[in-house]
Amino acid sequence: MAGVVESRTRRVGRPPQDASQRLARAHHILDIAGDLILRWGYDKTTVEDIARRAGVAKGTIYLHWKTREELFAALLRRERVEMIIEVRRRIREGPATLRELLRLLASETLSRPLIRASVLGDSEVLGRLTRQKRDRTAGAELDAGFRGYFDTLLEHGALRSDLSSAEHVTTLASVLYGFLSVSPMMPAGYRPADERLAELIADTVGRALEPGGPTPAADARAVARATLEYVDAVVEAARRKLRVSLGSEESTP
Amino acid sequence: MAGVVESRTRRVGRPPQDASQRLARAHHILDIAGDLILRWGYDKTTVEDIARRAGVAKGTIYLHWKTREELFAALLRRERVEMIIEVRRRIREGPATLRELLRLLASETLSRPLIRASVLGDSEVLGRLTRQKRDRTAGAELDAGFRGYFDTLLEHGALRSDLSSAEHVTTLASVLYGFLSVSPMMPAGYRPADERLAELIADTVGRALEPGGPTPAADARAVARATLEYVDAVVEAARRKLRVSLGSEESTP
DNA sequence: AAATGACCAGATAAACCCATACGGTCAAAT
DNA sequence: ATTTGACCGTATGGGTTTATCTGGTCATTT
Repeated sequence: MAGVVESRTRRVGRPPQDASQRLARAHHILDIAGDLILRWGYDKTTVEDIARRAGVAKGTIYLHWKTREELFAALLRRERVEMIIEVRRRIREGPATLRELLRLLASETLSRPLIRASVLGDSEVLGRLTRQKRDRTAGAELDAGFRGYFDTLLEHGALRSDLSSAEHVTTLASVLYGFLSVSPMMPAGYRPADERLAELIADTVGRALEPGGPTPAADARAVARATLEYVDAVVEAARRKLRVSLGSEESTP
Repeated sequence: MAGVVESRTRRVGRPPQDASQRLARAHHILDIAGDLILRWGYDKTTVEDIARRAGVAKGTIYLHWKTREELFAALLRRERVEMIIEVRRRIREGPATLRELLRLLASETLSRPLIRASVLGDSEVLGRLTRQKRDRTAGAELDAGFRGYFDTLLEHGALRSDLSSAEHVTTLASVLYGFLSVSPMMPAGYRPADERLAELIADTVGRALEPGGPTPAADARAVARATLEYVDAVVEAARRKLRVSLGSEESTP
């Protein structure tokens, strides 16, 4: 019966209450949860499954998160942090433009099933989570500094001035969402590879939102700085949310 | 109980078997069906409801269509015909370009709830119809001449030659689908009006697919002619399908 | 010949029950 | 102090029965 425990936490009773051990265990649990949700979907993944496979008791999971939902929230947040950190890493390898930022965001989204499912509201994976929240998630999420970033782009001529701010946002969201949604529905022969798809997305948004003329070098530098700063801010915000999600007890009142 | 009959078909028994009367009745039934499906959705709209409101007996409906599903197919096809005819009418008022064709398609789609629901696979309206077909619908539908039309555009420099045909199609479909899907999810303040949305769609696709330079007048004329011909062909194809859907008995074997 | 509406069988929904599974708790173990 | 897993109440899904509905037919009416 009692399954073979994997690596850590073999001893029962009172192992170290070491903070870093604790964090490692949380991550281990999330690893397992991520595996299971991708294999079986949210609805069919039970807390006990996760506990058993992670080699901990069910109660232990509740030492980390108050509810099952919070566990999955933490999982998604961790995934988001990893993604945006990877975006930050890669954007330093090339020009820090809106186009490039979008290409990387698309590329990283495409390679992360959980993020993709979350963006698309894939009920196959997210089960009943689909019919909840979902409204502010995409909207309010990026608003931390997003507005300011776009304003900066506008000031430096990196965005068409004949479109309203709402139109910029609508276009960006629509193109991204559209490509992500449509490409899996295309007949196999018509479906571009993921990396190519990311290029198409970035190119389409770039052509739609950028003004025609050449960009003065000074503006280009300012845009690059703003882009890097914005990515940093997003990383930081995502990390803050994740940190709360990983420390069982809620923030100090 | 027995509702007041509306206009036609008051007498019972054996009214004229006039072909045009017959067609008018079919259209009247479809009018009613369209009303009901929009109000209650496909699942909850029954044949008897339609019959009662249309002022005919249920059996009469089966004199026109073999099954309930065929009735709704006819409804959608009629809607599609009306739409594309309206597009054809409007495109004669301005330049017959890909951009303009797209703007009109988007505009007419946005103003037709049934078409919109069909394109988006809205299960609120289409009910269990959503979980069927749906694959070839969008794809194979336009293929009558669509490939040829795009080839012509390419020949006359109206499409970027550095994108593959699959990429042209993917981009077009993604942008259209994306805007149609995303705009209803946007917070009210961010949602552009329908006409503006159609412009954004056309503009985004145009910028994504058209090459930069100016178009020689000869090419522009060729493109206009091809566009009008393509629209005519689509109208004709849609009409042919509708005609079959409206004449109760199936095509001669 | 054309239209009708009562009629039928099968689909669908409602009501119900039951066994199990599940999220979450907590006294006990260490 | 920390972890455990038996335990609890409820949610959930399966199974069954019953009742209603609904797509489709066809003998009858005009």
